[in-house]
Amino acid sequence: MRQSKLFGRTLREAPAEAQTPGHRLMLRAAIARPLAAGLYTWLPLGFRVQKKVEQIIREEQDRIGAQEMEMPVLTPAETWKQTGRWDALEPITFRTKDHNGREFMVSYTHEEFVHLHAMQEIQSYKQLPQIVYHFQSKGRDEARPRAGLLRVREFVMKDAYSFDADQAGLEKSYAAEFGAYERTFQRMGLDAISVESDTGAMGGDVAHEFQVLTEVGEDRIAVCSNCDYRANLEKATRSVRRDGFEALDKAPEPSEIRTPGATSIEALQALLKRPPEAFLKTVLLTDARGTVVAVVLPGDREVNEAKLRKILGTSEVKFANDGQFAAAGGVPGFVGPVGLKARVLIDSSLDRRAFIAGANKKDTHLQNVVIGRDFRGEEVDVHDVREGDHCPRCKTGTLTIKRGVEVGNIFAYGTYYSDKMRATFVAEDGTQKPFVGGSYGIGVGRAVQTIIETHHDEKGIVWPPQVAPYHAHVLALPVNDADVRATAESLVAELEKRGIEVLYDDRDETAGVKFADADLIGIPLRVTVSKRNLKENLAELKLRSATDAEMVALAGGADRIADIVGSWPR
RNA sequence: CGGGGCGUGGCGCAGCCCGGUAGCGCGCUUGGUCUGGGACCAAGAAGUCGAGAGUUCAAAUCUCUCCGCCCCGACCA
Repeated sequence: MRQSKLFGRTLREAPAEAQTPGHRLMLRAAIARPLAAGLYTWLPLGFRVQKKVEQIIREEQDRIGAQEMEMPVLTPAETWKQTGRWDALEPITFRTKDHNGREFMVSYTHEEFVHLHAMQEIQSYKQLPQIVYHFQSKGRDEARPRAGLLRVREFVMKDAYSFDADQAGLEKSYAAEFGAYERTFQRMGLDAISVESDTGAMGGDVAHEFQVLTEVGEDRIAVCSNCDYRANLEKATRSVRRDGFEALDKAPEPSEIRTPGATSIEALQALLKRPPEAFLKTVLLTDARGTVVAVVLPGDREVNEAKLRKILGTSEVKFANDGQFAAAGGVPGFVGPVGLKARVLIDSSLDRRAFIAGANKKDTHLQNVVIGRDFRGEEVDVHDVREGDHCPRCKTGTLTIKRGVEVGNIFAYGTYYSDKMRATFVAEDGTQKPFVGGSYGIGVGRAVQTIIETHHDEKGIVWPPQVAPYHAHVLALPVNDADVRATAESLVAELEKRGIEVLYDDRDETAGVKFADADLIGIPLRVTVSKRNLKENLAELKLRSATDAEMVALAGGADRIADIVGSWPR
């Protein structure tokens, strides 16, 4: 490819809106361009990367026996209504109607439709297991697209769907996808770790996210210093040292203490000279329907909203308003679980010992409040894990919180969809049984930008060879020297004959511009054919990832380049 | 959705407070000198100042409304 003809030019300065290093480089190197908030066009260079990433994903899916197919972007409303997701997804999806008024959704994902096809194509357990997948655009009307390709409103996702006859089969399919994901990300140069994740509104039990740890990520991941425990903060737990049991019997009955104006844990600490763990924090919240729930936590902990939403089975959690406070018998700033008229959730990390809690009475708290004796509630894990907490798995390590980009996820949902859609097959015993399924997604564009975020230096992108837009970048210096041009062009032709992908910088630019652009675009091998080197019949080879260059004889140049390119992982 | 910021040639920005008819750098075009790390000289082209309405003799500048984009948070299988 002649660079003088390349559609897409490099930018010396990045547009002001680009914030993350990957976003800036993606724009500067002419990988992609914005069309509107969260909508991007792949330019030719970026599109080549996208196709290579897709191909790696494809090969690893094929390796585990998954079959590629393709389902439409536009999907009919009726099927979504069968599973209740037409309404549930309303706030974050794009919708349209045809000329007859029939409703469609720009598909958010394709579980419903793959089930529809599975019930048509699979009648017998003998046809199971199956995994199918496709690469398809998804529409998500995100409230806040951000950081270039990391969060967008339309993107190509590889989504795979497994169908098994039973739970044991699902576990095998899940494990196969897990392995495929590990190989897939490794091959494209992403150091993705698997973390336990929340299954969210989808139901189901087991889910893993594949996270690439980087500061630009928007997810927060708890990572153990000692073992392999890694979990999204939406799900992470901790090991709690219980040391207050003996105090239980000795605690006297609760009694009131005057705490004028002490409406926060901090104020109480200051007033009573006690550590934050001495207090119970009680928060009044409501679910989407407005039902009030009281969450009781250690004084130094916060509610984890994701955990709470899952416990309540609701799509949103809000703070209770004044009327709801009054109805529950709570006084803002002095809320406590004793005598409260609301559903009470007790965080599972709380010790069985005497606490100080709000008295539901202005300027008053209760001391010697004991869980189980003075109030009751459901014991659940609803608190936020934080840096320094003890690992729930090995108990000895401590947790650190890191940021991550979720490049893929795998999710065993079981019969969640097949039950609702009556998607069944005939089992060995002759009865109709629902498919047991899982879904497995990878965001292609997000993966591409994450590769840039994690593979660059101050000069530009440093593509892993497997996904680089071209293998070699041939620079002619200067291009208007007839000998240089003829030599460079015959080298390019010879390389292309060997199947090497070459970007040929034939632009009439100075050396500085060409080198700077080569560094910016980040093609793994740079080949310089110059007037200077030509005198000695040499060409210069330099790996983008290396600091030193190598001089080779022009005569054997193509062989040497082919060796280098051939030595790269595929 | 809450909070904040920004919209001026393709990109980065100044001008706005204090109204007088738009400027700088990069890029682009033509000619020339150059050619191993973002060259130099000369001559050019290119802007409904996000949109609409209002105030005024006069609006990029003041007022109002709307739109778009970015950041933080919320939200996001």
